[in-house]
Amino acid sequence: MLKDKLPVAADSAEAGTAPASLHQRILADIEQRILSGAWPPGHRIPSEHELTASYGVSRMTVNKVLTQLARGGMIQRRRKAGSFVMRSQSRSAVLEIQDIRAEVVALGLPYRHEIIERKKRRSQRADIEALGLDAPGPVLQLSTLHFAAARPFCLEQRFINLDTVPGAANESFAEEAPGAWLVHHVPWTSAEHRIRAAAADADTAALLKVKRGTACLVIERRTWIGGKPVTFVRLSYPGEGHELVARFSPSTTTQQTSE
Amino acid sequence: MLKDKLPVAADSAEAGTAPASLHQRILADIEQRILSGAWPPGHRIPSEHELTASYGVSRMTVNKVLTQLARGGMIQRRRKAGSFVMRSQSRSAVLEIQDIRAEVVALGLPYRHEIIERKKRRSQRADIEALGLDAPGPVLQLSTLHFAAARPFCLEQRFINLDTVPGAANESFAEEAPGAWLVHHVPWTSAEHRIRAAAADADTAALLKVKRGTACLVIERRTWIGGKPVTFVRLSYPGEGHELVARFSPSTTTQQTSE
DNA sequence: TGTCTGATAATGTATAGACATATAAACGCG
DNA sequence: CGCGTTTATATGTCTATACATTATCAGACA
Repeated sequence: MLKDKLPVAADSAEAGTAPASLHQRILADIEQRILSGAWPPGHRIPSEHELTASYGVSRMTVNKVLTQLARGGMIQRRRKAGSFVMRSQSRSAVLEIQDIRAEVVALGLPYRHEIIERKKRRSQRADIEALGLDAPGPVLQLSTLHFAAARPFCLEQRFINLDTVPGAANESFAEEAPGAWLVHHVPWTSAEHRIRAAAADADTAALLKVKRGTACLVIERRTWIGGKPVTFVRLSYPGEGHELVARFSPSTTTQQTSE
Repeated sequence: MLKDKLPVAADSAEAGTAPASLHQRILADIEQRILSGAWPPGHRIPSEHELTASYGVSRMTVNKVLTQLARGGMIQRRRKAGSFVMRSQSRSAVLEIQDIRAEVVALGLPYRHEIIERKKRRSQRADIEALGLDAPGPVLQLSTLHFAAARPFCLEQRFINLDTVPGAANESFAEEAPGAWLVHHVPWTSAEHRIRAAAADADTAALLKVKRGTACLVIERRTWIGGKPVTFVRLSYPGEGHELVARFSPSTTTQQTSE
């Protein structure tokens, strides 16, 4: 039974934070109970009716809060049965996929890129597999080397599906690297990333100016727009110089902090 | 101006999909306009009033949709000014952090783990840095080797902050590996992951039964509960055998598909 | 004992109306 | 023409109400 009213953000840790709206305070309150373990996984949360009464607000307001918690994967709702704290905290992290230029600039280094190879041709078997195509078609094959100051920073090997992105055929990508160009011109709808460690093969090692066999962080990304493949790219970062950073905070709180 | 009513999911690609609620259909409709480029980045979305009129629904319904889109980072809302399509599509991906046992079992291999080292002591300078502690205190240092069938699958090197998790001191971790145990006993509130490639050093190589210098995927994770450090762990996966997979789909759509 | 069948309690969705608040734009004034 | 002031507008939040949907539970019945 909840008898207590909300602390009204009075002595709520940091003073001076925005008074926040009703549902935000209620959400924070419930979230706190769950995260503190007061309401352990599997625990049944009071019904909307009860919460309505104990917080002294309308059901719509309570509903909004519970809906958000459910969307964030913190609780599970079942009709008639009630709302329950999820057993496994959603153990997912948000990975920000940065623009390579932005990464380099963020390091305070001058950026430049160089197109090493550029071929337009019909897709072969290997491309079809990489792109996830079902039928052969024209593809643009690009190899780009990204530099941070004088040192190679990343090798980008890319296929672009020209059926989906015909505009790419006439681009030189001298001004804007292929990745950035695509982001600005093609709004992809879904993507898949594969991240692994690999030893540099002879070609890669030569381009990245490292010894053959050096450990590289390899990121492969496929993107689609409405089910149609857009591009496949393999980014190879040499040595231990590069790190991907992913953060996690409780569902709801995170997403509000956009930017 | 929007004059057209919604397609009511009639000839909406796959027939037979759930009729879906009003706001879901409206959300899909607006999302489609944005992703298709009909409403390019920076474009001003009709006001709630206008949408209310053109869709023939109440403002609350429209508001719900726009609020969701804003939370997903697809649009930005400014009072008086209106709602605008975000310039940079949120380029983040969701990374599922799996339990190691689950990973191995998913491969269809028998799983087993082995505690190699277990030390309880006061934190030294290195630990303090790793854990992000500000003051010295008792820590539990653990090295665990995870096996898939007979082969080493992953080396886990972990510090647990005993100030935050005193219960860990009396655990043998024979039944449950430290990672799984922590997930079940300590609900962490935030986490940070660092992912990189590294060459195996002598110790790591020996334990993982690979040659020294082999490329390994290294994942370092720090977790906190309410600002207090819980644990620091470094997971080293040998060779090219392991891949992290991350997926992205337009914010809103993804999260609804919660099983 | 097992199964079918309602009643019922919970969530899910939607509406209309109200007030609050920030702010862009229009206005007035020196 | 520049600058403060007002005003109108769009979003933000909340309420009270209504009806739909559904899964659980209890009781009837075989």
